[in-house]
Order: sequence, then C-alpha cells, then structure tokens
Amino acid sequence: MQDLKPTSQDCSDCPIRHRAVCARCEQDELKLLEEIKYYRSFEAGQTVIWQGDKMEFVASVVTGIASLTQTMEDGRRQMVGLLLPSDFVGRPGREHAAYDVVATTNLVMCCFRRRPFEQLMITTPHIAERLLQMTLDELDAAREWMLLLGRKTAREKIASLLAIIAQRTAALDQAVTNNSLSFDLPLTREAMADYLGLTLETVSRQISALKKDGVIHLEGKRAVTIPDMNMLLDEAGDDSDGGMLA
Amino acid sequence: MQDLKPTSQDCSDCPIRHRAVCARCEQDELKLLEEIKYYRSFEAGQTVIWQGDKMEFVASVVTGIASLTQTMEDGRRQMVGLLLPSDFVGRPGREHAAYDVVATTNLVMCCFRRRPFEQLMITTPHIAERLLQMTLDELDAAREWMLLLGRKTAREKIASLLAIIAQRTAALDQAVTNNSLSFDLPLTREAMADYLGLTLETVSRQISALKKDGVIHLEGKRAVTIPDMNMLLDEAGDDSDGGMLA
DNA sequence: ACGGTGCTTTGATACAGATCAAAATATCAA
DNA sequence: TTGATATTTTGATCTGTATCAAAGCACCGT
Repeated sequence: MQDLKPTSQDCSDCPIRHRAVCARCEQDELKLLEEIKYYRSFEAGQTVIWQGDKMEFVASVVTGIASLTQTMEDGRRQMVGLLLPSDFVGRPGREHAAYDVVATTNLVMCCFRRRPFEQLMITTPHIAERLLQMTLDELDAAREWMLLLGRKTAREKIASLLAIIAQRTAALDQAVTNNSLSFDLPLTREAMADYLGLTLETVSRQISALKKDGVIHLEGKRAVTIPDMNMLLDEAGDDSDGGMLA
Repeated sequence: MQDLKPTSQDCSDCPIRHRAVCARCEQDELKLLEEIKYYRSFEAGQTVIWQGDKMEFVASVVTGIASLTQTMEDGRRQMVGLLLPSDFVGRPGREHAAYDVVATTNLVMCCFRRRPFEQLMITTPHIAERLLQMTLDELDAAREWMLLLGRKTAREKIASLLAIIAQRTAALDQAVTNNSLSFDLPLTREAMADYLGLTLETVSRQISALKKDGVIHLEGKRAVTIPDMNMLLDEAGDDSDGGMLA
C-alpha cells in the first residue's frame, strides 16, 4: 500500500489511475480492463443514473464534474458527494444505485462493466486495496462535510466549499501565484445550495458578502479569483492547518 | 465476498467478526491475530483517543458505545460517527487519529496493534475485502446523515436518530413485539445534540413533543418504548422503505 | 436525610436563514 | 438584434432554532 505514488503516465487505463497511479498493474490486468471498459459522455444537467436504477457499471470521472444527490419525497434535496476527475463512483457488489448521479458540467466517464470488474477485484487484491484507500478518503471527506452541515454558518459553508474546489482544481490545472489563485466555479447557485444545506438565495447573498469584504473576486458570474487563500481558509473556520490532506 | 454470512460463533477472535462473521479465516491467521490483540475497558465519558494522537492500534467495539467527534477551535462540536458493538475504528495506514473517540457508555474494545495489523492486511487479502465492505457501509451511513444534517427539521432529526438506534440495538438484544419495541437510550441529550447538529435544549423540547404526540414513550429518562415503529419512521421523513439495509 | 453535582426540562427572547416576491442579468436560438 | 428562458441578485418578512436564564430532578457520597 505504501508503494502507490502519484505519477502521471503509466497505466493510463487503470480504473484507479488518477489520483495516485497504481504502480503494480501487470500487463494482463490491463488487458482485462481494456475488455470491460467503455467511455460515456454527458451534457451538463443530464442524469447519469437515477436512484434505484440497476447499476450496469462502475466508473471513474475523466473530465467534468458530477454529483451524488439524495432526494426526499417532498423534494428536499441534499448533495452527498461531489465527483471531480479521478473520483470513482459505484459500489462493487451493489445491484441498484443508492443515489442520483447528475452531471453538473459536461462530463466524460470511463465505465467498467460491473460484474467483470467485481471479478477482477477478487483476483487482483491490490485493486481492492486501492479502492479501500479511496473509500476511506471519501469517508473522511464525508465527515468533514458533516461538521460543515451540522455546525458551520452560511458564510463559513460558502468559504469552505470555495476552498475545497480551489484546492482540488488548483492541483489539476491552475496557475497558483503566491497565495492567489483563480478557477471556474463549476456549480450553479442551486447546486451549491444543495451541497451546503442552504437555499440558493442565501448562497447568493453570502457570495456577495464575501465579495464585498474582499475575500473573493468575481469576473462575470463564474470566474472566481481568490486573492489570499489564507484569508479564505480563516473564513471557512477549518481547524488551522488546512488539514485537507492529513 | 459473497460467502460472508452472519453466523455466530466461529472465528470469534477475528477483528471483523461481528456484523458478519468471516467464514474464511484460517487457523494460522487467527494465531497471528491472537498475538497482536488485547482488550481495553473505558468508563462512560472517558476519551479513548484524542484527535491528533498517535494511533497505536485499530480496534473493534465489543460492548458499549463510542462516538467519533470533531471539534472546531471555538468549541462547536459535531459527532461524525457512532460506534456500536461490532463497529471498527482506526484507519490502517494512518499515523494520527483524525477524530476524538469518546466512550459514551462503559465500553470494551478489542484492540490490535496497528503495524502488525497492517502487515496482516497485506498478506491476507480477504481482511482488506471485508474492511472495504465495512467502510462502504459507513460511507452510506455518513451520506444518510448528511441528508439529515442538511435538510431535516429538528423533529425529523430526533425521529431518525431514535429509529437508527432502535434498529441497530433491536437486532442485538431486544424483544420486538409486532411493531412495538423498547430499548435503553445510550446517549445524553448533549450527545444527541452533537450528533444531530442541534442544541441540547432543542433536543429536549422535540423529545417532549414526540412524547406528547404518542410517537414514543419514556419510562424514567432513558428507557424508550416505541409503540409503533412505522409511526416513528413517518416522522423521520425517510424515503418510504426503511432503506437502512439496502 | 442532606447537600452537591450533573442532567433535563421549561420559559422568554433574539436572530440566522428560509420564504415569498420581483427585478436584473446572462444565455441562447432564430 | 430580439425575444424567450434560465440564472442570479436584491428586498421584505416570517419562522425554526439558538441563546440566555432558571427551575426541576436524579444520582451519589457522607
């Protein structure tokens, strides 16, 4: 488990390739994956899977952003997962989807037929190991979110969300000058509200407030600049050391 | 992964024995576990591990209840996990605890020295597999909780918590007569508040309200009777089919 | 029985965020 | 360019839950 280090190229067909590349894939495993793999594209707003649908595949996000959402009978919605490139979706062993999966931007996913993938997991222990690590990461993220949902103020929630998106997308494709950085906000106000347990009006107001206070900058409606990341993290109320990666 | 069925006796020393007994443990694996295993007891209120402490062990709850809690600098607290008998705690591969672990009742844990346990996971794939299943279950529970924290009303939150405790403890030690069942509430009002993202006053008020409306019964302060489980589930706002186990 | 120390309940009031409503702005097709 | 539609902002008001405060109860050691 210790020898999995993020690199960039080898093993590009591995379902678990992105966040940390698997250094142990054997040629024949890759062949097996090749056989059960296919790509699918979705447009922003399209639903990838409905809660309760039969799961024919598990998948990994290649480009774009998807969200996992739970809905109550009366329509209240809560996002419970945000899938960025490299994130995995689908639970091996589960027949039916537990959540709606929605493309919040244009989206490309790399899908693996579920049954053969499950088989592969059994014969290839290190895939299961890797999946365990990823699941534990997700669990940590979920628990961080629970703190946010249960105890943070609206302003702190917004700041936290911006910080998370900034950190995750900055790693991928962004110029970071000293403490400042820019990125494109990939979520509508409504999607943010669903993520944060707020209404879209409150999201809008708090973003305006952060803007007025100079914590963030907006060009147009979607392009965000964060002049000072530390200022944002202060607003987020996270315990000091930007623990994201611990 | 399909051949793990809940039974009751064999393999009683296996760290993953409880919720579903591992049918594949070999004799020598048990010997290895025996060597790295020890029991620890805690009194209600004691802290098992502080966030940031060095993790010397991973463990499984034998009896009693523990909680995982996150705390913000200014003292706001959010419980992010409730550990009942059979639940596992500790992340293999992580040096330092990410959360406070607190005994909310008297507690007995079966601990395994961390390093040797990690080693064992590498040499014994099916332990990793089992751990993956348990982690995925926890992730599902966490996401259910995110819906609760983000979108449910105070009354729905209380009803949901009672339903969860009822369902998890009923399985272990309770007489269930038709739809009615009783159990001992193992959490203080404050602990419930930390779990639900509420204040203890609100918890108290809502419990009183549920009592007045006949949804629950209290004898003393801790013994709860639920006359009709379906009524409680209605109050919880969960989507119809008590999906807990899906 | 006594007084202490924690829990829990109940009451009065305040406020953050929800809700309802409408205007402003962006997006896009023709 | 011009509507037509979707998204975002802003305003006015309402409400569920927090906050502050105090009283009620249960448990425990002496």
